[in-house]
Amino acid sequence: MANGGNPDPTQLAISFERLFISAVRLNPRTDISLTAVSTLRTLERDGPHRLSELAVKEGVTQPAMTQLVSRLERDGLARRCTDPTDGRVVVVRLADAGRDLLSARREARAQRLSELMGALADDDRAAILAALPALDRLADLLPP
Amino acid sequence: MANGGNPDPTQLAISFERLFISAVRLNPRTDISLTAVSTLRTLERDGPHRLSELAVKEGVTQPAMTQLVSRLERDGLARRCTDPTDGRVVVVRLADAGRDLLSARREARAQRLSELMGALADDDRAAILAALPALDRLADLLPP
DNA sequence: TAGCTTCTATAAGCGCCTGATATAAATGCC
DNA sequence: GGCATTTATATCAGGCGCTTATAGAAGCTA
Repeated sequence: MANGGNPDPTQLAISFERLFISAVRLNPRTDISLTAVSTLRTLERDGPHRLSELAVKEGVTQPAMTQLVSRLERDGLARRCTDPTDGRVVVVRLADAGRDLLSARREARAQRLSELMGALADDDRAAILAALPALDRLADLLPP
Repeated sequence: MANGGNPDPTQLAISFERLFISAVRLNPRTDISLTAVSTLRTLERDGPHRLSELAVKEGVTQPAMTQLVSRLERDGLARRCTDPTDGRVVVVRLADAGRDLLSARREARAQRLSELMGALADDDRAAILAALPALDRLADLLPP
């Protein structure tokens, strides 16, 4: 099993589908959409963005991002700022409450994951830890 | 690293969050919601259900399930049937097109995963395969 | 300055969710 | 048997989140 050959793709897909469902359930229920969280994370990681840049990075249309930013602004999670060099542009910045929300979510997720890992057998835990770098590289393969 | 001790939960959470985002992007774009797919899978796996049973299993409200079943029915993916012993009940059954959609999705997912795995280094692929049973058990820890 | 392009906002519409409420069928109690 | 209650589903009002099409303001260029 631990060879480098190609596995049964169907079995792989079933395992990953189950993991995916589990990951969805692991997601903190904070009444905020996946796109909203992802957008906040982008702002945290890469700094302020033009609204249209955000739309591209998050894979939604510009009107969708306009609406999302409006909701984020209304909820105090992000701010609309102007670009002094171009009056058309809206620069979106992460607000403090947005930063707080992200760390709260991360903490909650870490907490739940930690509990789950603690409930696993030692060798299962070791296998997952050993696979983490590989899983990171797997995730790297689809960044769009 | 490959010991059985508890890892840094934050690092774990970050890795899993990235995996989660990737898994979302791995999801075939079939213009059908996650809940819809999950509902079809439930019908496939566990057979016909009352509408209200489905709502509970999928974690949505009964009105949400009423609407979802209406859309599934309209799209030919599921059918509303009557219960001869109780005139109030709506029994939801998977239609052939629903079954077809599920297998098509599975195939597409397997295909994409297979490509991704093929792009990994041999030892990365081996590490992930070795961790699969452990990941399955991790998923088992989450309630239905 | 006139006209094109770029950036954001608005409008209309659908999917998908919620809570509150309506309706029909089954059940329980007298 | 008749009537109130419970149960199963449907409907309604409203909000989020997405789409396409379009409007409007600002910048650019000839």
